[in-house]
Amino acid sequence: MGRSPCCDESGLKKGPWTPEEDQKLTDYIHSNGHGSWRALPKLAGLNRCGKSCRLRWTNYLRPDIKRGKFSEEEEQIIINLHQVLGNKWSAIATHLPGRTDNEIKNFWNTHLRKKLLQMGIDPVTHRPRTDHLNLLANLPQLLAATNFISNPMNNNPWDNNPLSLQTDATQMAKFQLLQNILQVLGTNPSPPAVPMEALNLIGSQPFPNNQQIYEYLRGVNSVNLSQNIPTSTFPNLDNFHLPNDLHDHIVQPNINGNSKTHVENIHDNNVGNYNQFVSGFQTEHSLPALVSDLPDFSTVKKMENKYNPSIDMSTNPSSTSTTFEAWGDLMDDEAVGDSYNWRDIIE
DNA sequence: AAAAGTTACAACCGCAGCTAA
DNA sequence: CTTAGCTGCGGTTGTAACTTT
Repeated sequence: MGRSPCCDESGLKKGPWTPEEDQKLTDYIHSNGHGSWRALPKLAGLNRCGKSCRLRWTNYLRPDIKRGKFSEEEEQIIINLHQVLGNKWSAIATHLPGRTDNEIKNFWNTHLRKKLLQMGIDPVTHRPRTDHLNLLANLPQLLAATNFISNPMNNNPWDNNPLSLQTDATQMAKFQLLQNILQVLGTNPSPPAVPMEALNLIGSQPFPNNQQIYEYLRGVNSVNLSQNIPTSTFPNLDNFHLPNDLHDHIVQPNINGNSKTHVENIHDNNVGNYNQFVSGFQTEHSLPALVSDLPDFSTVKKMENKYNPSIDMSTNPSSTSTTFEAWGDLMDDEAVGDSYNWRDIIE
């Protein structure tokens, strides 16, 4: 309580600071320290309120302020910290020596926020955006987003850091997208019209590569993937190569629910592309129902919540009712692909 | 060249929390 | 306990600089 009246006082100058004012303020603080900000203007010979002086000093004149463009590392740190801390600009600023909260806030609002939007990432939730109805029209953005986040250059620099959860979650999202499309194709008597381009695009993307996905694969066990996936629907499956590490590390669930065993020599079994992978997988394994949220996001959420209790676990932004609803809301029209317009292709 | 639109960022506003009288 | 003073913080605004038409 007790809001400062200083800025309401009349007769005090407002607006941009002149070099002379800057010099007065700097000289005074160098000689005396700032002491009481309220008393400072009079002592320093400035016709400003103390608040204005404090802001000018902390955001601009302070000698330890780093000026100039933010580095890529700084960008990534801000993104990672924002995911955990939200708009706690001062808290974020403590991790970026020489940067002020105001500077970081401005940088976020003018650069990073837009950048994430264009990548198909919600800058508030740091998840793939879910505010759009056209799933397939947004595949490029989703995949761009997941690849962006999966890129080691864009990962946070801290191992074992909660901030890396974003990467896992998004890779899960990517996998789930693919899986749900396959499921729709496989379980519907009349598969929906999925544009060839969409499947080509999926097939051209690197398969997600993450331990959490492997864990997910171990855990799925509800609806059997239909045996009659029309493989002719996948014109570009040859491009859908599994990465070597997936071959090497994937763990298949034991159909009896007992101990799990590593699949040895998947390469030798010719499960080298997604077509073969699915063929082998569908005989013994199952997929979750067409739904709703991304199963392992809840795990991620819990882990996030561990570090940020303010996150409301009761609301799940992903909980829409169908695959295409859930995944269809990925982006709005602000997000435009870098090199082509996917809508045009689809249409 | 000029007008219109956009971007970037410094600065302001007002609320919240802490402290001291 | 209440209240005023002060500071910190996040949201918002104003405007200079830049770009596009």
